[in-house]
Amino acid sequence: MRTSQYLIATLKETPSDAEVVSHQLMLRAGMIRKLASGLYTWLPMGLRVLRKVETIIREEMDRAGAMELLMPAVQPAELWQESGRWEQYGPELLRVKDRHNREFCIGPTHEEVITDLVRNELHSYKQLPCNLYQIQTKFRDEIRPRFGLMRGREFLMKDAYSFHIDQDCLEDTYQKMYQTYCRIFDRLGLDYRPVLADTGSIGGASSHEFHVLAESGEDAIAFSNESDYAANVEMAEAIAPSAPRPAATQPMTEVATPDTKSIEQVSQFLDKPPQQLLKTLIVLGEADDEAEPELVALVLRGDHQLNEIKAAKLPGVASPLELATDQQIQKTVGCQPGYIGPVNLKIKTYVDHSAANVADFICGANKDEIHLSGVNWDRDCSFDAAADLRQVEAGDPSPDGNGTLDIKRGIEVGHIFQLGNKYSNALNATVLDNTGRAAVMEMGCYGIGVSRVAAAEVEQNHDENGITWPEALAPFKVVLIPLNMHKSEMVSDATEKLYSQLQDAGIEVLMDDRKERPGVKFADMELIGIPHAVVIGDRSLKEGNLEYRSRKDGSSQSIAIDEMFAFLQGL
RNA sequence: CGGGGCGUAGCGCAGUUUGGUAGCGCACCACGCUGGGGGUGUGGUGGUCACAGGUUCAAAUCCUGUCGUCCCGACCA
Repeated sequence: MRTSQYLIATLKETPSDAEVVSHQLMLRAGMIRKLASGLYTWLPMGLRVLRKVETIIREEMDRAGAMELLMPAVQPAELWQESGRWEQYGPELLRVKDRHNREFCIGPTHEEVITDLVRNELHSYKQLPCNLYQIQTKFRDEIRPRFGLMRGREFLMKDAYSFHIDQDCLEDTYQKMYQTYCRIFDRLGLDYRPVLADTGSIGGASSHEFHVLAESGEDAIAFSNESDYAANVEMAEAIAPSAPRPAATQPMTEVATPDTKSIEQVSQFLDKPPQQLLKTLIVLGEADDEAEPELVALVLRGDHQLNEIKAAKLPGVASPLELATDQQIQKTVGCQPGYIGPVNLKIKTYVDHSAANVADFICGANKDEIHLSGVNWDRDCSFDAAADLRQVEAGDPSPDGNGTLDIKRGIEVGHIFQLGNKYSNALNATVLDNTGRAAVMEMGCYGIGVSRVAAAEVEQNHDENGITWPEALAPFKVVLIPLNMHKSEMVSDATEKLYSQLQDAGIEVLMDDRKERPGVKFADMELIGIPHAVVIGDRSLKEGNLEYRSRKDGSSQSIAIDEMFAFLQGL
């Protein structure tokens, strides 16, 4: 490709609405352009990268025995009504009507479509397991698209669905997909971790997320420093303290605490560490149809944070978790939030393991402007159950018993689930088993955010001059940078010769034949991130050399004209 | 949806407080010089100042409403 005939859409300045590096650099390198919030055009230079990500994924999925197919992006409402998600999914599902006033949605995922296909096409357990995938554009009307490609509304996704006669078979494929994902992310050159994940709204038994480690990640991941344990903090279990609770040493007394509601304020006002305080949060219980929902109290140590996912799973607690309003609290507890405590609290009370282990604690008195100090469990108050309610923190013991936890940020680029029979049941997807009876198939599903991978890749591979693509993803492998080409015949001859040699050898080469000054060419090609550059100028040519430059480490070396082609081929 | 910011040329911004008929840098076009790190000179092109309504002799500027967009929290590959 010659740059004079290619769209080099580089930007000198960073557009003001781009926050994260990947967004800024992909915009500046002329790889993407925004059309509307969460919608991006892939320019030619960017598309080359996206296609390479696709190719790696496709090769590994095929190698694992999965079969590629392509399903429609637009899906009929009936299927979603059949699975029950037409109601469940909410505003994230973009719904449209056709000219006959029939309802459709733009697919955010394809469980319904694939299950419908498979129930019609597969009839016998002998046809299982069956693993089908596609690489396709999805649409999710995100509440808040952000960070460029990282959370777009329209995005490219590889989604695979596997079908099985039983759980054992599902587990085999799940393991295989786990390994396939590791191969894919290895080949993509990413620093990633598979982590235990919450199965979320999709439902099902087991689940792993694949996270690319990056400061800009939207998720927090907990790692053991000694074993390979890793889990999304939403999931990571906080181990109950093993030491017995210390004995009570203080009498319970009321303390006036005017206008001190937060843990921080109380801690300062009474000069006690937050670990000595307990905070009580009031949330809604499971609603019985029309009836006013009961309230439930959650008690945590002052220095701990509530984990909403864990709390929502407790019996009797509304899911998703919802905090009670000030009015509800006033009515049931009799005070403002900030002065609530477990003493004489008449509602169901869950206490975090750590909070249950504190003696002589301070908590709200359920009266405005008053706290209690020297409070002790059993003697002064009680709770219904101790549970794991809190977010794990760096330094906590690892749930697998090995080492302590460290917390880092990650970008979720892949997710594998054991779905079980949620969809196959709803859509009645059965095959005959070896006894001739209809059996509902077990399902697995496996996603990779293809466009998000491209962005994550930039997050991990950049420097002050631009993107530093790994070889496997770079839009071109080599760029030729002739200097003063339009005046020096020597330069243009050498450039054209090397260019056609490389092209004939099938090496992806870009030749920067623009009539630009050297600085402009160097800057643009570094921004775009082509791994290998050959600088061709009179100066080195006269000595019989060309200059090779590596994008990654910035090093350069002189190589004899005749040897350059072989050198590049050998890279 | 709640909280905050921003909409002026392709990009980055000034001008808005105190109304007077739109400007700077980069980019772009033409020509010249220059030619190994975003060079330079001369001359140009490009704006419904987000939109609608109002106040006024006069509105980018004041008032009202609407829309878009970005950031912080509830969704997920």
